[in-house]
Amino acid sequence: MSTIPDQHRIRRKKLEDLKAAGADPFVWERYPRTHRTATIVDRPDHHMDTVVSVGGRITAIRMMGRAGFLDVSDETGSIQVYLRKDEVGDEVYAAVRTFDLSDIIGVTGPVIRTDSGETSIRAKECVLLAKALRPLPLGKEYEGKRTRTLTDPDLRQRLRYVDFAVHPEARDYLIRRAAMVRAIREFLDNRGYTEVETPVLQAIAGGAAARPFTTHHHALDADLKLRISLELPLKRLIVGGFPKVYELGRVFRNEGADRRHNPEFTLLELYEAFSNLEDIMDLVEAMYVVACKAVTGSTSFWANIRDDRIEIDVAKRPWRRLPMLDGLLEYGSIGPDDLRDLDRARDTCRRFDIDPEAETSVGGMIEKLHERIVQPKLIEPTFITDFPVETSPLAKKKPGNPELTRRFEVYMATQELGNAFSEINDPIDQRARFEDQVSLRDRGDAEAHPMDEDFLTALEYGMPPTGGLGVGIDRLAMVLTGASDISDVITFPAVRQLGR
RNA sequence: GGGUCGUUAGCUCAGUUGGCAGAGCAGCUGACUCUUAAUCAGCGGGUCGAAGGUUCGAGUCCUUCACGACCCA
Repeated sequence: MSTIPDQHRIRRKKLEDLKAAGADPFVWERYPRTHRTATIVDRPDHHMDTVVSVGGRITAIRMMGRAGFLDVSDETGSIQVYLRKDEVGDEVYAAVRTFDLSDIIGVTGPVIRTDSGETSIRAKECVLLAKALRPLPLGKEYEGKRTRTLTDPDLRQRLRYVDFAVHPEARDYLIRRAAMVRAIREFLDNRGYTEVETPVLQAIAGGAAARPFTTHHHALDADLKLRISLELPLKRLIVGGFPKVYELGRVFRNEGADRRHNPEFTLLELYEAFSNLEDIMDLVEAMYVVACKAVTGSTSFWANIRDDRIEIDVAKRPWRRLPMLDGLLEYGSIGPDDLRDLDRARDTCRRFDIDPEAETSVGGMIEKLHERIVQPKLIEPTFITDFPVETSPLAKKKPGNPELTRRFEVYMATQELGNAFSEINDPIDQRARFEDQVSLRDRGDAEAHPMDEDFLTALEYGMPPTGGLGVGIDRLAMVLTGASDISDVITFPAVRQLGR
């Protein structure tokens, strides 16, 4: 045990002294703010001599014998406060001298310009609204930029509130994400879509290739899974007569976290009856323009591609449409002969440094080859079409070629940003696809789709031809904001628990 | 899963060949009525990620583990 009080203990002592002196900061319930700091600083002449009230954190202290300066930061920026002992009185001045960096204060007084020209508030009142017992790693402001703040990426995720508190730009990612989600909702609502909510806890987690989390329902004594997609409940609603539905919800996939993945993430899925794949393409092109405008204010965004920054305009329509096998030919010189059977496909995989043993079908290998060879080239918005049937158990087969499906994925800035099908509405075909998946599952593929009898029953009642789309909202927000890490656009990204 | 690197004060980081644990900022005390990376004088602050080993002696070398970053699968 340290015999010397650390910063935390000193601040706690200051708080105790304040409470003992009858000046407990935590009794404050409100401090009406008349202005935000940026409003004043951006138009100083307009506010000169106006009495204003602001509130925020102390981010710098420059106190002298009988006068001093504080920088107060709110959600818009910061402003300097000028404080004179002869104006606020001995008591207040002495109290302010005990204020620490990160304390939350309220200041009221006229706007002035100091001798050195800085717009400031000449404090008539300066009160402590909340004591910070721990100092924020504010670093130092130098030439308008903060230096030496919290930079450890692990700590930034574990102490996300500190990250937000000291990095306004970290807050900005979430603000722009919220604007994007709002724009997408508005876009779909205006098109006559109904937003719905479907169960998170499910007996069978389907609609995607992923391992689910399992949990237990005590009252029913039943093991349940957390959903991995929104697909099957939404298509049941199409059967039920909803013409256009969407859900924006959290899904859970039991896998690791890295720069592009978080085990729980927000998925948008939408389904439109009497529509096909091409209709969904049109919708995607229009929706992403709206999403981009919400994030960047224009129809283009800056993408970080390896070491380059490339401006991508999503309004240049129509986007490129490239069948998956054409892509392999164009970017990898892989022709039909290279994929004729399992053995040839395995050889081709090895040629591109892909382990073929991880895949059980030619179609699976085709997708892996696509991810390795073609995906890194897809910078401008592109629809990759004609996915292999083996990896697309919910998509209609392509007329005239039962090896391929009526499916596309959207790519831009080398990221996959959407997945769509003309949905299977033939219950016989759907049962056969599920059976193929179950046999893969029996051979050890933990991500293969499970049988869902209730869903098949629903299809047997008749589902209109339907186009459907799924979009990873976090990934889309990441690409449009130019974030380099998906955790930048996730409020509280998953972190490993410390200790045992 | 594999490889490389990292973990030292509240924060950002040094630490030589194995030989007294360091700096800047932050903090504490004092001075200072227009400062702004305030300044000046003084002071305190360490389970060097954890455990084990080698050694007269380990922040430094070895082993294992934890957590993370980057690259690869």
